[in-house]
Amino acid sequence: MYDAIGDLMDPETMTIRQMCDAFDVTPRTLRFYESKELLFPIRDGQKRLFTRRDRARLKLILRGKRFGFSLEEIRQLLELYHVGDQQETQLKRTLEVAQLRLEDLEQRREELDAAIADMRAQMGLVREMLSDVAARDASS
Amino acid sequence: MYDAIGDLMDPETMTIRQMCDAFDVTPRTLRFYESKELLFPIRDGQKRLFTRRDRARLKLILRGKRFGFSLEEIRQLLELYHVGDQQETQLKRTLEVAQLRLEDLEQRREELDAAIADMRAQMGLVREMLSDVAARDASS
DNA sequence: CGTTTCATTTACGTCAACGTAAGCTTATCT
DNA sequence: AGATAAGCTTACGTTGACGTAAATGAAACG
Repeated sequence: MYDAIGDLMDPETMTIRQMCDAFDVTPRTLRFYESKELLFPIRDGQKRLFTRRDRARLKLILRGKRFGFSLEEIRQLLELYHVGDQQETQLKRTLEVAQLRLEDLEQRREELDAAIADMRAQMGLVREMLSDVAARDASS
Repeated sequence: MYDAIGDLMDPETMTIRQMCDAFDVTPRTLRFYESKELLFPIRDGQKRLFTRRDRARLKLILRGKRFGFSLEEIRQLLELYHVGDQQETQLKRTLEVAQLRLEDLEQRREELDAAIADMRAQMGLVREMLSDVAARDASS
């Protein structure tokens, strides 16, 4: 029996292949992330079933990778997103770590802005050279 | 003879050790970057002398690394900053590549903003939990 | 002049992040 | 039932980005 909503749209769980298609990664990568405790798929016999939580985490993992974080850094960062009913001291600690992470991200944004500005300036120079070349060609 | 300006402030060239101190990298790293054609120090006999150009490039290299670019990607990016007196078609090509790079950077900026927003939201949740815990403790 | 100091080359080692191949179950198709 | 597909485990291989050690040379110091 075919169930478009349950099977395709937003299934409770997804097989490893569905995950690979959805996130453009290989099975090896997902198993590797599980072995590193970044993902925690449940099991149906032998087979892995990835939950919404796994998908949310994978999204953050891939985002973190694009920013050049190591998997270990990402793992620690993911812990900040997994706050159960913890002790007050633990929650405060989490908040402190999150604050540091946030400052790190904001620092990166500044650098990124600088990089963008530099790139724009450089492109301006190249455009100047281009118009110079055009002027030279026109007068020859 | 000691010359503070020539030796320390902004010397024409710097030794490998001066570079290491200035940029917090190891000699191995600088030699490695040279072998990968990211830097082109001149030679005084055997010894490498790093020019202003090398320093500018190293700055860009380290920045690129913080954004998770591979050295090969960085090398290609650096080529955009080395525009000699080239042909018009070559300059246009450079500009096109730079444009793509720029769009990539701007895309990353958006993702980074999203990450920062997510982190802030998450911290808000943790703060809520903290105040809940405080309220519970106060009423017990 | 001997000895640290700084630098060089050559080469093997390492660690993260997967790739890839072999061999084995389990489910599905015909 | 036999074959095909999807998934699993185990384990060795690979690539990028350096680390680290050994042997050598030139320069500066006391």
